[in-house]
Amino acid sequence: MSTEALKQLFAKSGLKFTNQRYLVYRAMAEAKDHPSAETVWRRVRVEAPAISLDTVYRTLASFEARGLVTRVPGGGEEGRFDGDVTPHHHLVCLCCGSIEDFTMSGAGLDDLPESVAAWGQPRDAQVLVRGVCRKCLCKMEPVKPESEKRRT
Amino acid sequence: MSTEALKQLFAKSGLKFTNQRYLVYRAMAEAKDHPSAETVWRRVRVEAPAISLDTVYRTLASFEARGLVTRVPGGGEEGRFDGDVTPHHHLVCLCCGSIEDFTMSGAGLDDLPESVAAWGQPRDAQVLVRGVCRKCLCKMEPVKPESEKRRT
DNA sequence: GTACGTGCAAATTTTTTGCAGTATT
DNA sequence: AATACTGCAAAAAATTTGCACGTAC
Repeated sequence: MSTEALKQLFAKSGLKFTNQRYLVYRAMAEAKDHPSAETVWRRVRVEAPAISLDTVYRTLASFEARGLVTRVPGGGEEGRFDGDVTPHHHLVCLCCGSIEDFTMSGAGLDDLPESVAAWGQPRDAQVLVRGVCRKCLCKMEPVKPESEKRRT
Repeated sequence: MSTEALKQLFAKSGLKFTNQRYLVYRAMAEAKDHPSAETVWRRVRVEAPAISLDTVYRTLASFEARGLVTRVPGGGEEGRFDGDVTPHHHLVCLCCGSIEDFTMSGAGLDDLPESVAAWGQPRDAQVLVRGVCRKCLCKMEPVKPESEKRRT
């Protein structure tokens, strides 16, 4: 997204264009790992060493309120954010905390049962899968005989 | 569940039977509102005023590790727990934080696409719907601001 | 120029931990 | 008796807030 287009987007959302917001937005758009606020902070600090963590928190919160980023549920302790606001689902590793995307049909906003309408007004729907990712499964393997171990 | 049966369950999970655990377990089994640790604490204190919040945290954590309770994702800040460990889905109100259950088919562990198997080993799968519950929608109705966002 | 945005530091909130005494098996 | 559990208080981690200055519009 060009700087100009981003300026437009911010203006449309009622946000002034600042370097901090620009950097946070770019970091989120490029990130594929659903970073925490602190992780975003570490990344943008490369280009703007003076940016404060508070600003990153505030920026992400205002982005979230305007639908420019999403908060990923199930990450546990730390808040994790997603720059991809198109509908998709998440795989959360209970071991290392990594979060990955996946897609499947039949579980979107339009596929919810009528009972949901009685509850209120849904804003988003997603499948959340918690488990252990392959990398962590491998790390736990060592209990197995080495004949089966295929490691570095 | 009888006290005896619960004793068995704890023993099977490698947990000693204590009054604190008994009370926390019962509170979770009876709760239908996915309480936070602090809420559970307030409830069990009625019967055991001396129980500490730390113990509730530790107890819920050990229950969770043994699959006796589940942590509900998407609640945001506070950790929320669910005494119902059978597969079901959740509706989370972004306004008041209330969490309700709902059921639907086609989004269980057995319905996941193959891509998930490549990721690792899923432990549970659920649909998470975030939105605004009816009670909060009502509260917001009267506050229909006449002023649209002022565009400069 | 005005209102919003930012950095700093301190405050809040939620959850975890060390330790010594207590209760369960 | 051995070991796990609990309460207390303090610590840690994550996020928010008040305030004065700076910057976009």
